[in-house]
Amino acid sequence: MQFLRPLPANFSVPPPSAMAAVPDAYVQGNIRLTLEDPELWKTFCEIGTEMIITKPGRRMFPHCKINLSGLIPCAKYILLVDMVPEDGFRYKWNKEKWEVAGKAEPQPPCRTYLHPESPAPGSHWMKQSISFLKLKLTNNTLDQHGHIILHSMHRYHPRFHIVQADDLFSVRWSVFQTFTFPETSFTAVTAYQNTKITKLKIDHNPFAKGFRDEGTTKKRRSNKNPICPEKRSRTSNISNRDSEEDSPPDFCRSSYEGYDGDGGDLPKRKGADGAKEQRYSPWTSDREPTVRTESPAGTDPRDMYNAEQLVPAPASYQPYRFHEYGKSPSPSSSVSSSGTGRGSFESRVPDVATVPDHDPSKPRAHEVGPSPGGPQPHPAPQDYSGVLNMSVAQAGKPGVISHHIYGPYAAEQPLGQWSGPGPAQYPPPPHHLTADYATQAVHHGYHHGNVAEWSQYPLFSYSCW
DNA sequence: TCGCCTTGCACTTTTGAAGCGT
DNA sequence: AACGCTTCAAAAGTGCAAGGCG
Repeated sequence: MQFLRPLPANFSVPPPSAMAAVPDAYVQGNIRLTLEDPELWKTFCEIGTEMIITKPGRRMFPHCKINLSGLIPCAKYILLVDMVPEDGFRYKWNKEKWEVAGKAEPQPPCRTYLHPESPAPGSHWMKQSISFLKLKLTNNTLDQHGHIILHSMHRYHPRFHIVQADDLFSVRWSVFQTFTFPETSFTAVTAYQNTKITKLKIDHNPFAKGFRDEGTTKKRRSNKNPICPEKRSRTSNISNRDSEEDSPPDFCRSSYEGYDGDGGDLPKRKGADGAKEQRYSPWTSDREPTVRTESPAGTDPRDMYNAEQLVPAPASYQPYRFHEYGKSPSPSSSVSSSGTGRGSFESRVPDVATVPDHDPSKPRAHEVGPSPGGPQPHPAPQDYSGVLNMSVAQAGKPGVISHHIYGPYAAEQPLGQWSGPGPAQYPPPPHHLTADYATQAVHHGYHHGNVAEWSQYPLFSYSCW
């Protein structure tokens, strides 16, 4: 994996060596995370990955499987995955392509999937690939099983968090790094829209073998319950869609047409990243035009470095969180001058299981936002009830800088947007993340409430095991 | 009417208990 | 009794199709 989400041009990802050089025992700048089966992911991505979400929960396919290296063998780590909205829009499948169908709905309760083997020594994580096979997605906002809740017809991408911590409770004080892979972005749906995706799923998912052409299922089905012409209308539509899709190799590109009216921003960006566009789906290519970078190691393009992850919420995001937290006791009422908002949400760390999504509209504003120049439309306030902001920043180290950018909730946001005025619904915080953010990070532990304080909140209450 | 969602179906793979032999 | 292998049934995971709902 090579991609670091929205990495501002003025920020460069320090090479592993540089990170490792940071004189801090907690720094783990050498961690490398690689996505397994990237080709399969890319195949899906190029078409426009769709993931079914159901009330009882549906697994992902392809499922997230990664390889880790660079961990301290004897140190324990916790692996987490959450889903981040790609943008602040809702989509619809229209005439063989995805189009913006309005603003995104308020985010459902954010949840994080904790890898069942967590915590485990670095040696354990590195000796074999790590699968998140059992991670399930649901559209049931009242889900009681800990599945990750998503909205249908919205786009998301998984984020992998690696936290060095001996146990779940120490996560809060740990450094954690976040990784994302552009090719893993997907559109959550309750039924497949793009038949190409359906075919791919059937061809690659063993559980769907029964639907493969060479199988007998179809015949059986047709014999058992022949579909009358009228009833086949839907099927026909699907088929038509498929046939139509086949023609444009630049499917992804065409799928952006929906944006033209809103903010023809995409085309511009595309122009700037033509090469990427060709390789990735519209979603991916447009979303991460410039951030996609080769692994510093330069050996495997799939490798992504991640940056020392400090997990601060984006400046614009903090106020919102702050507001949310204000409703409940906040252990960390004392806040540093530069970390008012941050301190507030850090107090919620105990909700580590529930991870707030980054502010959808901010990060990608320049990418697909209808109003590139001004505040991006925002979905209604979201339930960012939890955060993974338990990392400790490394003052003065390269990672600290990227830290702004890679914060779990700022991941998608270009630095430039951070300093801009926040969306109306998310007024700018008293203090935007600034150069002294590192200081905030350093104060991270300082602001944490004690365990007793935050333990009032369920730890990983929503995680899947 | 349309788009999206839910549900039941038939199918497959996975999982774990039971049975058997060594 | 312990261990390993095989078998089988239940559970879980798929996409399809029909119908419901707003």
